[in-house]
Order: sequence, then C-alpha cells, then structure tokens
Amino acid sequence: MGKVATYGQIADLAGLPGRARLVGKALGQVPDGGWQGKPVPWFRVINSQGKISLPLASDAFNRQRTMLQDEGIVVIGAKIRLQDFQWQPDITELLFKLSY
DNA sequence: CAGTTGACTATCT
DNA sequence: TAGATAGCCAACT
Repeated sequence: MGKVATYGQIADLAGLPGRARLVGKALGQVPDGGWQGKPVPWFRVINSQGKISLPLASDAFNRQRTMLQDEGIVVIGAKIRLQDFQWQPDITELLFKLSY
C-alpha cells in the first residue's frame, strides 16, 4: 500500500520548517522525466487537508490522482484520508538513516 | 524598494 | 465542513 506525505511534512524533514510553499514550488519545477535522471514521485505529496493541491480540471491533477490510485491509495474527488494513507516513519526507520 | 504571487498551514468563526 | 484571516518566504513585477 502506497503512502503520501504533506508539503509541510517534507519541508520539515528537509530542514526547512515553515517553508511548505517552497516544496510545492520545487515540485512544480520538476520536469516529467525527473530531476537529473532520477525519477521524482512528486505525486505522493499533498496538502495538509489531505487534498491534491492542483486545479480540479487540470491535466496535472488527473495525472496525480491516477498515479496515487495506481499505488493503491483511495482518492475521493481530490481528497485522501490522511488517517489511512499518510506516511508515518517510525523511530527505528529514522535511527537507521543516521548511519548514512 | 514596495507589491504580488503561489502544488502551504494553523487558527478562528 | 467551509470560508476568512494571518503568517510564511523566495521569486518576480
């Protein structure tokens, strides 16, 4: 089952507290192919209300909703139940990352 | 230099 | 649940 994260959550983990808007701007800049050869799963990021932060009618919106559903995430309209699908790293997972 | 503008959020009504 | 409001901050006008 896929999981999603909010802009604020990503900003915090990236050491940029309070800069959720920057995360959104950054993701918006990423070309289709990814960044420097690496794919970027920008579609797994949504806003704190659990909704896709794109115009309902846009191609980008439909693209994101499709990608999320492909990963098993239930999207109703633009909304996702964060209670069920928000990524919540546990203490063990975070501690292991310190060894890099 | 002053305003505007966002793939944002938290807090009130 | 939905709208208004006020912070946020880098990039543009």
